[in-house]
Amino acid sequence: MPMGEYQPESERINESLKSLGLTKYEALVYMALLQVEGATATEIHEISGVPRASVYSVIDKLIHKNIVNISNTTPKRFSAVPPDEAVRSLMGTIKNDADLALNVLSNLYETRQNRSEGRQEFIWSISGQENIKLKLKEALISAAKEVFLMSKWDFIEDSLLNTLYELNSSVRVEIVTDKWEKKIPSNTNVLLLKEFNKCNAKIANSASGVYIIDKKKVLLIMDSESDEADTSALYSESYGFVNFFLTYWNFVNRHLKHSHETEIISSD
Amino acid sequence: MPMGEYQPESERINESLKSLGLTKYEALVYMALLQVEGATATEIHEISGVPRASVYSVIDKLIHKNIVNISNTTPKRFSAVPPDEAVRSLMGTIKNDADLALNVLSNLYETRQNRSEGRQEFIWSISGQENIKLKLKEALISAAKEVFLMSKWDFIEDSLLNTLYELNSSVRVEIVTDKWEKKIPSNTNVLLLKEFNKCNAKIANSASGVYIIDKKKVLLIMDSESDEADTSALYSESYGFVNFFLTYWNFVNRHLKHSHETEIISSD
DNA sequence: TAAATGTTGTCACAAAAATAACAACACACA
DNA sequence: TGTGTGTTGTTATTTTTGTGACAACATTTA
Repeated sequence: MPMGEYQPESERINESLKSLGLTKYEALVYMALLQVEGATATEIHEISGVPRASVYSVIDKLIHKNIVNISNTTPKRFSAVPPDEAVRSLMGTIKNDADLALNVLSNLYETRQNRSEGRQEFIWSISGQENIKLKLKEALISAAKEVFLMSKWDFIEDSLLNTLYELNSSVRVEIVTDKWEKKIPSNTNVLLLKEFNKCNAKIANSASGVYIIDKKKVLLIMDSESDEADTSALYSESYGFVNFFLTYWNFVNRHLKHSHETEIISSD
Repeated sequence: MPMGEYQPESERINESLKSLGLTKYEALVYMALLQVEGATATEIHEISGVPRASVYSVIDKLIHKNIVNISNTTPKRFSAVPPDEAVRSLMGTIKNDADLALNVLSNLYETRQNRSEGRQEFIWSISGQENIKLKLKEALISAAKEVFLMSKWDFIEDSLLNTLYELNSSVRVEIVTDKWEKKIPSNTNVLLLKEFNKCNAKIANSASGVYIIDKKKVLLIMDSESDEADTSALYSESYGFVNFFLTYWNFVNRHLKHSHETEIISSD
């Protein structure tokens, strides 16, 4: 096959099936069988490009995975179970493994050595939107006294608001953002800074922001310059790190409160 | 490593994590990190047995999979995302791939070449409990006139009864089984054969049975002698196959109806 | 019928890719 | 200076992919 043979589609589907536990050949054979019902080994070979001699062993594996059936004729003929059933079946065994793994892993996790003393001196890089949101939620819920946060409204509304409503009402919350369109949670001050957008206007759906919990924990979320999906965050309880952001917060706050561009609203 | 090193547990968990997309090393390192929070590369190496030099590249992969975070200290320290989140995250990406795959596969399946003419001459081996039950249900639902079935009550109650209740009432159903404890579906005759158990008493929870649909399709379910889980079935629309079982059915039926051991009940 | 031809299922093993393991080295830090 | 870290590159080992040979049959042809 000369030329570029540009088959991003084919590549993608192969990748997908790989993560369902199929090898390249298994994927190709299964796809061939979907196209031609009751194909022989030779036909499968012709359609899929998998070497004829390899078809048999590959089929064996697929039969064990319960996504291919076999006839008793000569030549043997093979048929694929419908894709929805196949995917469901494969996902099922994966789910099983996941549950099994989760059991064992949870045990390990519970009996782990706690070095939380030292932990607080480190600055942790967290990657992955989901991870970051989870860490953020965890940190917010742990708040005892006060939370300072600075972030765009879109992100607050999307990922934060529910958590904020659920905070213990004894926790004072100070928020700096660009707009506010919902009910303001109890014990909360909101500083509306309309030019917020100008500061990081580049990215439409920015998740970036700073979160300071009880003057002890800081989570700093940063957009990646290139890839929107690849957000990263820093989390720390270290004195220096927290202190820097506290100072930063105070500075910004003082300026904003005296600016004409700023509007202050609160839950009272 | 001499000696047996008998670690079935460790093997199992490794297999499980493998189907979640982790390699052996990735699994080992992640498990080590669960045990010791904020471990260094060397500590990970000591706990997991993974060569120290490999730890770094393995960690990189785990970070990309969003199940490990990293500190900015020297030496670098690493921490694991809690197992429930990690498994959820891994399952999530797999689910994504599954959906993507299902899309493409469904397309292939819909545009497949239909060779249903020839298909009916084959006898298909179907493996996997789920597959078999699905095929059975499909066949039953397709019934237009009559269904003959012979199977143990446990299996009927467990996997068949709902389908039977939902059959079109114009379909006549004849059942041979060992007992009947629920309402009898409409247009149905049940032949109770109390010594049914003696015939295949070996297996407690037997799924084996014969199903004849419209005198055209036969599904024969067989228990595997050794492994209960590894049931297999034959399905065919071929004349010879169907005929054999029709004859068999008639023979058995005639005998049973005149036997003192048999009790006949019906929905009328 | 017998020889020639073609197809199927199986096996053994070669080639390539992915993982795993090791060795070497530059660098930091005490 | 010496110990331990982080990085790189090279070498096994394992898994997957690919090839060729072959016996068992079936089909054609003479």
